[in-house]
Amino acid sequence: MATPDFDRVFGALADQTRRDIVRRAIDGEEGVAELADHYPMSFAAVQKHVAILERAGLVTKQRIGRRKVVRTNLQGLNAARRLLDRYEDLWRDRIDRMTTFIADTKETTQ
Amino acid sequence: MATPDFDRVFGALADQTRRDIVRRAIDGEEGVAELADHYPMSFAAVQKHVAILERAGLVTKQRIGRRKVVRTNLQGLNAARRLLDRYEDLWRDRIDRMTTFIADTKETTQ
DNA sequence: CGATCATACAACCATATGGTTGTACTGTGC
DNA sequence: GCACAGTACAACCATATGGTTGTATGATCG
Repeated sequence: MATPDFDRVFGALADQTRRDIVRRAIDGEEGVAELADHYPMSFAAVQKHVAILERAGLVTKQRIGRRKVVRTNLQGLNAARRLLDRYEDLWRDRIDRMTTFIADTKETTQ
Repeated sequence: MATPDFDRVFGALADQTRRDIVRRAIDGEEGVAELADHYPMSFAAVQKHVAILERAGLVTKQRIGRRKVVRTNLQGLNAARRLLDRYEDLWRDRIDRMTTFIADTKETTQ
């Protein structure tokens, strides 16, 4: 799997409409036009949002009959989650280093 | 804690420079000018990036001497992580419903 | 094949974004 | 109090973004 483009992933998630599309597309039952019915904007606008999500790897489209059903891609979301997890790891590392430093300081100054 | 503005949080994370600032600011030792030295852009540009991260609740600034030290705020990052976790939960719920449906179908059609 | 439903995409517009330079404010140290 | 380090912010520019309408392509049904 190619390394995800985090600019695109987080950029795609930085819009309420697109996050809502991601949520709806978890069920993976609606086409672009059906999704568009939920939002107060044109079909073309929603189609653009879906395209942005698709380029970010957050959803996929599958042709079913005359529709293209939009499905969210959990792997894309997980890529973002793992990056945030990594920050958490770095945070813990820092706490560990501080704890070690304090322990060393105690030893050497006493 | 106020509900986070996910547009701002994800928007702030949708930039490589800002993600790198978040990573560096985990150590919480550098002021804005020191952070700026790491990047091939003006001090003002970095200062703007920090301001965007601050408005998104991803970092805080604390005056220490004549500097303002930038520290990443783990709570902000965790708000984003929890939203992504929620998508994962919805995904599982869907799988559960599908499994139940299949089980029910088996029972009623046999 | 012809009509049409569903999707794709181009052109356009207003506003947001990411960068610049320049100026002003705020603490620190002498 | 002055000089200056460090930060903040305004004005400006180029490009990206989110929306629109209009047109073209693709698959299905009669």
